[in-house]
Amino acid sequence: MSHKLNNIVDKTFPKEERLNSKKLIQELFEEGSSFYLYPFKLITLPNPDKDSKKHQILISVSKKKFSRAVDRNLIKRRIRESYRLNKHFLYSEERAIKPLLIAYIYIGKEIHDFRLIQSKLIKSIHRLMDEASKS
RNA sequence: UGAAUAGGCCGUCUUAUCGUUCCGAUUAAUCGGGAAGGAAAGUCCGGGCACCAUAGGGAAGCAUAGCGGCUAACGGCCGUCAUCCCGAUAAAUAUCGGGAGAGGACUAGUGCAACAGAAAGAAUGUACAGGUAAUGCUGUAGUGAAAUCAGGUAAACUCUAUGCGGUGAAAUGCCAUGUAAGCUUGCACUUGAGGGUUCCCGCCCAAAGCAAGUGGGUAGGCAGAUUGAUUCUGACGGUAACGUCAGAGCCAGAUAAAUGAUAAGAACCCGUUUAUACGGGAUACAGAACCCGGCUUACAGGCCUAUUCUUUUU
Repeated sequence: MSHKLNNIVDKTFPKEERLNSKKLIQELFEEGSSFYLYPFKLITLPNPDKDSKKHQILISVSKKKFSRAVDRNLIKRRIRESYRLNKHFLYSEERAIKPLLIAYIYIGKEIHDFRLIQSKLIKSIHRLMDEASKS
């Protein structure tokens, strides 16, 4: 059992854990609940697809705030890397939660370095856990 | 040695750990290999490719503009002539070197023109001379680049020649799914409402009836899509752009969108130092989205070539 869990908690980031369905994305933005945790805005929704066992995430950086594609790529890569290294908190055995759809929207006005993004992302994951276990 | 100008090139690398994507092997989880740019950018030109209700004639519009060549094509590139500018030599014109520009037509028409001048074409007159019935009627002087059968100007309208159908990979084809509408085909009807093309002519489509097929969404998948006007090397032809032949190579293919993150070191610049070394700093512009050929713009730092100037040594 623990071996299987280790598989999920791996530091991989395959396609199943990315949100790439137009329909689900639309549902998430229309019906999801959101909160702010600088430099992110998070929107979450329990995954309507009951077969799915994993959380799916989406990362977005506004084109208005960062007009150059290079900057947007850099921020998205840092967020994605932070999530990949820290997502194991979401899969903890003690506090299992239902699979979620999560959108990370970067609302910061400048490009923050990896350490800050990572620490904030860990905080956001803990908050997600709290909110999910309440309901 | 340093600086300026012009042209060309490069534009971080290595290792470790953890990841992403594509391909290929064996095995069902590993292993091996590939993975952003010179501009991928702006979307300004030119093509390929695809579709549309034929795209024909005329007008309009837009683009181009010596001559010759290259090319799939071009508004690009190469060569060359003339013009203008700069420098050198010789001396008033030529030779050499470098640079600049949308370089057809002002004996078709219209417009415009600083200063000077009476006057720059529907406006008037100075001096002297000539002439007349009379008059700037005529000549010369005077102004000016140009003055009464003029000349300049087309990055002024315009004219001439040539080219241009439109849309744009969210194109388009196939598969899967299968409530309406819609769409397609055939038949019927011959009324043609209305619609398409910037406009006109022309042409084309075409509502309401019947039959058959198809049919969005849920919900996406595959093709298009990466082997190509391809890259490298060599030979030959050509002043050159470029072409031909031969050999070798495969060099991103994502799709809410991969090509990364972290750490250590090297390389680069500055300061101290004989040196080792130590400390500090900088690491630009920027991210493929159907594919090519150009143009334009951005760019830290470094390298090479040519010319000019400067410094040191001989």
